[in-house]
Amino acid sequence: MSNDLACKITGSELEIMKLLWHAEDALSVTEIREELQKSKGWEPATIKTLVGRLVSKGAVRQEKRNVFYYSPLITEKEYGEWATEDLVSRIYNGRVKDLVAALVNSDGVTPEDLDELRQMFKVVE
Amino acid sequence: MSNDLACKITGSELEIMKLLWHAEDALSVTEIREELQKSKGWEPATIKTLVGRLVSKGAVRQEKRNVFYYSPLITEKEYGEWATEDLVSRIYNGRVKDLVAALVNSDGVTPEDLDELRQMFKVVE
DNA sequence: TTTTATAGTTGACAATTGTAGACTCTCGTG
DNA sequence: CACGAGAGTCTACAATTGTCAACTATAAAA
Repeated sequence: MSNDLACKITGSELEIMKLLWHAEDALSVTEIREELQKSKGWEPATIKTLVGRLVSKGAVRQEKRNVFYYSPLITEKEYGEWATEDLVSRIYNGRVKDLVAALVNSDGVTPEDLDELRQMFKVVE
Repeated sequence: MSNDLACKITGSELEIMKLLWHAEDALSVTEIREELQKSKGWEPATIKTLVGRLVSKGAVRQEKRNVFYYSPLITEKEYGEWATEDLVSRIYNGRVKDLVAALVNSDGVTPEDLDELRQMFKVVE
């Protein structure tokens, strides 16, 4: 509803993006494959399809060196913000406060998490 | 990755759920239709399909009165928490703090939102 | 009671997503 | 230079999702 620059990235594609986001430099398919074949049990073909789709939708740049190398065109931060705003608008009707409230009450949130959050907001006097 | 009780609700289905969540009582298809036909431009058939799918997946109860009436089996709160935890785990690798940090930096968040958040956390001394 | 509206059900169809095989091209190695 | 591994491209196919039409059953109205 809000954004279109940060195109939609699907669950499987996100795994590729995470890899690229955390890489120092662009990665070749070989490097991506080595990582995800083990951790996800994906066939090389699957990985190639996903990388291709990400290139098509403009989320990843394909750069010819010898073999192609891939690097993200949208940053993790951008995507995170987009996904978060999307959640806020879809589920919480745009009320940021409601999201945080849900977070605070959530089972998945530890007391340590809460402490960190208090820290974050304490600074501001 | 985390939950299976709060089954997945798709974008279109969510519109139905929101209606049910905010209704005083169970709603008939007529009532749902009257609302969404205008606001979403959906054909009655579409609405009936979506309601049916929600019943199938156990998100909504079908209760026979004269015609069937529908009410949510999972609460807005439950679903919101599930969706939020899902976001935290998928995008922020489980780090709640990172989600809130993204929120604070996000363009979509107004200074008023931030004030509210500070309020929320100020209480706790 | 006959009619009419529409709820409930079934089936449909296109787009997206998850997953992967097959074929071709090319770089590095023997 | 010939060959093999694997990159890049194309095609595929089932499941899910967004939309909806058509058929059947039934309640309310005439």
